[in-house]
Amino acid sequence: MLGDKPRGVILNVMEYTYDEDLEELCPVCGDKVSGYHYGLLTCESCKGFFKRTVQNNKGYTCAENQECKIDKTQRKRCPFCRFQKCLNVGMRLEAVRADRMRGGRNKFGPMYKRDRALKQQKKALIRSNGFKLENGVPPQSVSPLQVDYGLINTIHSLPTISKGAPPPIPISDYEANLCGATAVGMTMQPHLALSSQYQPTAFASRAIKAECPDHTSSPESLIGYSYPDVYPATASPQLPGLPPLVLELLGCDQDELMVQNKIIAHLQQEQGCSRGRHDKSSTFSQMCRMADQTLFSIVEWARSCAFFKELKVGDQMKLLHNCWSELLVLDHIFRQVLHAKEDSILLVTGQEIKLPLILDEVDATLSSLVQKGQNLAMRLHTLQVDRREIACLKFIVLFNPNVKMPENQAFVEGVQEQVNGALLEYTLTTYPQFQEKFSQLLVPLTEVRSLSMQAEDYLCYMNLSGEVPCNNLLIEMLHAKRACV
DNA sequence: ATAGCCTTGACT
DNA sequence: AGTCAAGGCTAT
Repeated sequence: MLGDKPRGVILNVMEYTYDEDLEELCPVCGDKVSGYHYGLLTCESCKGFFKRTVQNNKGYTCAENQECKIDKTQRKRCPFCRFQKCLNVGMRLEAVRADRMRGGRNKFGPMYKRDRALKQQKKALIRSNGFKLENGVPPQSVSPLQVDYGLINTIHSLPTISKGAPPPIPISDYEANLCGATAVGMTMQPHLALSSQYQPTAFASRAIKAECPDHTSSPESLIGYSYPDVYPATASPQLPGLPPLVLELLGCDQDELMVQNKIIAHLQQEQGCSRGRHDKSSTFSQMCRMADQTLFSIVEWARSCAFFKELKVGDQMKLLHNCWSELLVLDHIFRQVLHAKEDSILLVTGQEIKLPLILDEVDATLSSLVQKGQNLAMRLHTLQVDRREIACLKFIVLFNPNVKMPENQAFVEGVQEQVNGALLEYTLTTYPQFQEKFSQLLVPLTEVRSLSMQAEDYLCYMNLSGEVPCNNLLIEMLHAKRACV
């Protein structure tokens, strides 16, 4: 057997050559990737495993504590944890065909194409920089290539999109819709959607969304694609039943790589100003710029979201003014949860920084905030919060019924209630052995609120000291909420 | 049950 | 005609 010799991470880094075509490893088990399967690049064996599991509606149980390590040598040991990992890294149940039709293409085709293009662009970017900056490796992917050059170099040397690299890929609305909001085409009247009650048993069934032949038509029909409500009724309690609302909220999530690339491009444009200064204040302002761009993407996310779109702009503003900092904190924390490394932080740009370095580079207040965030992230990681739950939590924060809103109070309350219901149902059916997961997930939100308030205070203080870069959406939001300055 | 290789067929 | 992600087959 070829791959059996022990290979350390360092050796992998050494052996990495930039000409290699597919340097990626399977995000589930770390084996060699054989292509896109069910939504992302995986190895042949995990592809087969995922297919068998979903097609045959398998129910597994974990003999341990549902946290088995899955790697190439141990992947056969616990199918339960292997399947959980498949779902957590983003393999798509709906890509398994209910009708078992062979050949042809599915709706993920354009997504794969786009992902490939982004990877190419990144590779060119790496080449143009001469060597690897720790640029955008998707947080989930198991990459041996994370090299830490220290905070100063990391935060000040963005992956540059420049001369040698091809220009950023323009994102058409069509593609944006494909990658992001699947709910775009839902002709959902708010009241109708809100009045529909959940029927847990009906959704607890296996979640193959039949890939009906009639979805393989024109691109136009894809824009409005929302998962068909076809749930074959061959229930198995082990397979996660996916409440449609959970899927829909997940569908609102933006493509991480796209957001990352956009932010890198923006930051690079601004970078000229802070060049040459590598002190605490420039580190802080760089972080502000990063947060600022992240906030733009969060606003973009909200605006494309189910339910949120139904609101008048004025009410949208009210909700965002209330929770922008919470969403920023959440975004940061969830990135760390998926990143799952206690001693390092993954930036929105895909750069990884060792925690001690960042704590050393900022003042005591910010350092304490960062550390608190890290602790919270680790607690959420222990809870094994998954992407679907994350998608729900963001909505729960966005649709805060405490925001005063004469016209749409009931609507916001309704959304909150519906999302809570969907999340509860999802956690109960997906993690039946962990009955308290739902309530456990909500507990950290109060801490997120508190952290975000502290962060706002800090930002306000720093703004008064003139440390925050101007033309900053962060500050605008801050002003909108309180009389700062 | 697993996983490597094979066949299929919509899309380019 | 070529591509490549679906499903299928089969030795281990």
